[in-house]
Order: sequence, then structure tokens, then C-alpha cells
Amino acid sequence: MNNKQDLPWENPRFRNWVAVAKACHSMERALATALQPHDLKPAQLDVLMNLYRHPGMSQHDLARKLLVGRSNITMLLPQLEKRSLVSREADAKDRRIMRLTLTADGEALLMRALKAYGALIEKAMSASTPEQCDLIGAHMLRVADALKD
Amino acid sequence: MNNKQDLPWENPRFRNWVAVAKACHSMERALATALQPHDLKPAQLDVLMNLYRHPGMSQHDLARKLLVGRSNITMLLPQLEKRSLVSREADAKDRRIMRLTLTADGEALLMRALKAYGALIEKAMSASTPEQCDLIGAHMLRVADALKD
DNA sequence: ACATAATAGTTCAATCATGAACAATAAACA
DNA sequence: TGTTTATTGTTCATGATTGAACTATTATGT
Repeated sequence: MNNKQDLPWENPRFRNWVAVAKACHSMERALATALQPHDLKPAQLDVLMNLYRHPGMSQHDLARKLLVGRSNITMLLPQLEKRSLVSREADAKDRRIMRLTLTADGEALLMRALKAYGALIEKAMSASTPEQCDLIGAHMLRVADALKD
Repeated sequence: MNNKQDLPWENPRFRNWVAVAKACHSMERALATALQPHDLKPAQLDVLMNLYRHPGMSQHDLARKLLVGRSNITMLLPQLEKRSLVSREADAKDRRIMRLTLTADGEALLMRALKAYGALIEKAMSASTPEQCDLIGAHMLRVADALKD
């Protein structure tokens, strides 16, 4: 029977994860408002970030990196393309694949948006030491890995 | 000018937070599939969890706890009410307020769903020691607090 | 008491992510 | 080669979330 001891709230791991989830949620909301002046949504920033680091990515690979459906990418790109932030051109060898790259405008906007994001993260994580932050980052990599089915 | 040293990726705090966000995203997806057998969405589980711990909550307070708009609660509740998982009754003294409580069915379903959630968290966080988990939880509380504008 | 402001909840249109079904292309293999 | 299978990206209907405008109720201030 479910007495208090069985309740997940009594489990430290559970309580701790709930705190993680809530912090993430708060950050997502804060990021959304911080990006408003740049006319960017968090999902769009994710796209720009990944294209900066992996130019020439396909839409399929981008979807996997972002943990998102392929159709989501299809819906996301036209807006960015219309604003000349990313370019989409068919691969020469495999005409199924669209190669994505940042334009100069896209890179410039990314840098501006990243400043806002960076400031937000700094504000959020400044209360912990760099060592603690590193520990958390390492832990979260393990978490993401453990959930990778 | 943005040379590599200025890039957020070179900032440990930035990299670490990106890992946090990705782990959260993975967990959210995994939770959604883990809850499917119970015919519950993560947002609905959040509602049940909070009503269990704070019976008689108003919709407004619930929205604030969940970091969500009031209208979201309005859209969320009818489904749970139709399934007799929560009950909604007007406050006697202030007729604007709807008092929310879990029904017996709601509590039973919550317990089953929490087992699945707990198992998922256990799987995700088992690679870290309890001390590390506690540190992370404490850190995340500070993060959520720092973002509370 | 009365007017004004604040609060709780709802409605509605807009936006976003999802997954299934589909078209086009390439790979595997007989 | 020719047929079958896999992969890439798109379309579309669905469900979720949001914020602004609205109604009803209570609080405040004169």
C-alpha cells in the first residue's frame, strides 16, 4: 500500500529531478522573452546554433540533433529562409538531401542572440561554482545517454 | 569581434546548460511514452501531482505552480474532470475561485503513473551518486530562483 | 454606499510540434 | 538490369500552449 515512504517525493532522486525540470521550464520561458527583441523563438535559435557548428547538415540530421521530428524542421525552415538566415540547397550527389548552411545574416543574428542566451545562463548559474557546473554538465550528459533508447 | 574565444561554446557554463536542456528534453519525450499506457500526458501528470500535494488549490495557484498560463489550466481540466480524476467546486466564500481536488480514481492513477515516472528517473540518474544528485537538485533550485523575475 | 480597480476563470484565434501517409530518390539485391 | 526496400523531405490533420479580450465576482478608496 502506498504509505508515505513509497511516495516518490520521499525519494531524493525524484525530488532532485523535479527541480531540474522546473529550472529548465523557467529557462525556456526566460529565453523566449529574451529572444523576442531578435524576433527569434528558442527552437529557431537551436536551428541556427546547430547549423553554425555543422554547416551543410541535412534536415534529417538536424532533426535528430534537436530531438525533434523531421516534419518540424520542414515547418521551421521556410521562415528562416524567408528572412535569409539560412540557405537550403539540394545535395549534388543525393538529390533527396537538402544541405543547410547559415548565411552571413544568420550568423550575425546568431551571435547577437547568443549574447542574450549567454547572459541568461550566466545569471541562472552564477550562484554555483564552476566546478559544480561542470559536475552538473557531466551528469546531464550521462542522463541524456541513459535515456537514449 | 567574435573570435572563437567569445563564442558561448567556449564558456563552460553555457556548454553545461545546453547539456541540462537536452537531458530535460529527452526526459520529457521518454516520460510521454512511459505515460501512454496510463493515457496521461506529462502536463496532466503535473496537474495530478500538484493536486495531490495541495488539495483544494485554485486554478490560478495551480497555473503559477506549473509555470503555465491560466487558460492552459482551463483547457486541461475538463478532460481530467470527465475522467473523474479531479473534482472542481466553487469556493463558498469567494465564488470566483474553483477549488480542485483529486478523486480516489485520480489518486490511484497518479500512484500508478508515478511508478513509471520514478522508474524513468531512477534509470536516468542511476549513473550518479546520491550526493551528486542532491548537489544538482540544490543547484537547480537556485537556478529556478535566479530566473524568477 | 458607490465607483473604481483588481482578481479568477473562460473563450478564442494564432502558433507550434507531432506522427502518419505520401512522393521522389537512392540502395540493395536477385 | 529490374524489382524491392530504405531514406529524405513534404503535407496534412490533430492536440497543446499561449496571450489578449471578455465576464463575473470581490476589494479598495472616497
